Amino acid sequence: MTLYAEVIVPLPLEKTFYYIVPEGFKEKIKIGSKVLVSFRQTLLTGFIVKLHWKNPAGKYKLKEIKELLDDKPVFTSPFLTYTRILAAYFYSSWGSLLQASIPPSLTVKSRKRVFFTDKAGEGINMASLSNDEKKILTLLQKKPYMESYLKRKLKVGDLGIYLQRLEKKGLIFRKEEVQRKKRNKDKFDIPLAGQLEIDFSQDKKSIQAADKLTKCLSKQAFSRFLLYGCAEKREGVYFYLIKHCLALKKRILFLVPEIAFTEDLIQKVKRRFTGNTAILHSRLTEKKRELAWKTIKDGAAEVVIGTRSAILSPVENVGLVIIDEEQDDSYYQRQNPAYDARIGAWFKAEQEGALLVLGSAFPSVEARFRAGEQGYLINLEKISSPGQVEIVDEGKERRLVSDSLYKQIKSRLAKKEQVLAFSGRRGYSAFLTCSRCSYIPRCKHCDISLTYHKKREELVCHYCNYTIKYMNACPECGSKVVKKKGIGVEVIGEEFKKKFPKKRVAVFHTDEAGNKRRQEDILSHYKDGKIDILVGTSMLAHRLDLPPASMVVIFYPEITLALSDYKASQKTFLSISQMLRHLKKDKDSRAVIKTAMPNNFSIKMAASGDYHAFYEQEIQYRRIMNYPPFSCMAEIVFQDENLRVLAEKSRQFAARVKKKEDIEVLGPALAPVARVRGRNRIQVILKAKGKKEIDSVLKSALSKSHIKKSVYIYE
DNA sequence: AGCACGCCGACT
DNA sequence: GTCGGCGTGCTC
Repeated sequence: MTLYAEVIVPLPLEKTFYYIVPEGFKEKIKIGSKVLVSFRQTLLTGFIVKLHWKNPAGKYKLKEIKELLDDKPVFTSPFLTYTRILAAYFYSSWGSLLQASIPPSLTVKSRKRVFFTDKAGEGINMASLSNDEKKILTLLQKKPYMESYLKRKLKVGDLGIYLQRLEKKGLIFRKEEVQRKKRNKDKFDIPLAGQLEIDFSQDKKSIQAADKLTKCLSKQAFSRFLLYGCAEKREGVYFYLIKHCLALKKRILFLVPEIAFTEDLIQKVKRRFTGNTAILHSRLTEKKRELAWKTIKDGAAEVVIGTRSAILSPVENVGLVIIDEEQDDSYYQRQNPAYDARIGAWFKAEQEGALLVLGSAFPSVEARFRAGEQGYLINLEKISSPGQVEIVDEGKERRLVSDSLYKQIKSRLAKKEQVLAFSGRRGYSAFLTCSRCSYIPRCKHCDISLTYHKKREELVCHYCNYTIKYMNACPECGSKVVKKKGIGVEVIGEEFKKKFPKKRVAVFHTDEAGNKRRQEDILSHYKDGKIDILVGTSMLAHRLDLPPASMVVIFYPEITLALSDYKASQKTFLSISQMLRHLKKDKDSRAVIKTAMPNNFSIKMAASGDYHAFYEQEIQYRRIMNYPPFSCMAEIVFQDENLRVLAEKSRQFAARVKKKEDIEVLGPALAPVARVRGRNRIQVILKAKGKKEIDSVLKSALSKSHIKKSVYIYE
């Protein structure tokens, strides 16, 4: 009897495809197996999602599976279910999500093509060639083809012989572009001997929280909590839970937003627990990623620590899922396949009957609201205020560094103390403008003005990296007077160098490609006290391994408020709060915020460290405006080079989606950045009571619209 | 996605 | 008449 396999391929297709299982694989092939299949003209890695004894495809001429790639299936049934649900939730392709959940080195994609050589250009008219050979060459002149295609197209009987002859004459060559599966016999990391001693803080609220959570953990049934508190206290609770979870012989999945955070944490975990820890993040080398993945797959890893993609790792028997810094945007992967690791963690914990703990000192208002409503908020001790923060009004003090600020910094530096300065803007100035004709240099490919980078003497597009040399004169009117608008980190660095010429001022650049090492150098110099004033963007503030300074200066944090984004206030509050986190916790420490919006509530509340007041006001605004968490929003961004086609298709889409009354449709309208890398962008926003209502129209509307698009879900 | 096919306009 | 643009549809 023939066995049929239902296969999902790693392409943005919803469909599954059927193949015949060859006799030789019948025994070994299972649901979740990784196989090599011929799909169209290429070979690619597919995954078995179902097996059938009856031909499920009807009239199709089915192909055979080319190869079974592993002895044992790569995916378990529960994992297949989990990824299918997660993909569907974010309108991503299941196949792509599955592919993303195994190291690229373990997948195969191949094409064997016939190429035209340099010599063949002249050789094409050689008398010794037959008509068929000439036909082959003429075809190959345009571009390389695969053998099977040539065979079909030319209907030449003995194609193989002709190709061999041509190859001998040096007119063509065949190249197989395959990424073969690598055999890897490496041993796992030998775990460090750890101390099981937990120096868990004797804080009353932490102990209460830990007790409550441990009880839920022991029930081994799904429950979730939002742990609101400062990093140290959260960590205390996490480690307590990890210890108990290990005692239950259950695994732990610990998610963090940034790679920079992991190293410190890993060291702590390794010091405290004897178990095997696997680390996953996007900047691992191929080899290390494969090893970490195998450690997890084999069940050897007891604690899995990683960034968002760790949610796709094959951990089984999970008792505890932690998402630290729950509010962090980097948990949402916006590109193929799109998914939110926070939702993934929720599905995973639900499936595994695990305890889900979201932790934050500044929870997203969405999470905070839901936790309050559904009674799963755990409030650790009140978060200490950021310290003494002064807000300086730009309207009253126009100078970048006022006399008062100058004096304050000077006295700090005199005491051999370090100063941290932050700006929301990369580069030197936001843009240049001609003072005569008001011309603003813009990117050729994107709808955005170019940012001036003084050090590089260049104008750079922050969307596509398009770069032009800095010009002294206006290219439009030839005027020599060019104004620089907007204050970037470079200006601030320059100003400090001018004011404190004898001090060591460094600018932490995040945008200079390939300068990772220099960044780390700057950071370690700062740690060693070799830098007096360190200037950086919010990327620097994002790092947890930055030693606190006794003075923090924040310049114009309101730039994030200018974004046309319902989350603008939250982003501003969060970014200031994170910057202030680096202020030393003692009564002599001071922070200064220089802003043109001194009365803005997110700036004021961040300055006073009053999350609660911020939350109350922001949630009020969300309620009035019917934004998440009071509604679910789907943002669909259509992209195409051809603006007319794009406009037409997005109008059709909007019309299709408008049919239901419970869905509010905004747009189609030009996206905030209307062109990126030469591609125009039009967006449509759907607003509804919940995700269900969105799903009821969006799925079918998307499948009918054949144009490149991305979908983002906010709720 | 990626690629072939098919249907219309502008040229040797 | 043919070349080639892009819109459409399929991949087991």
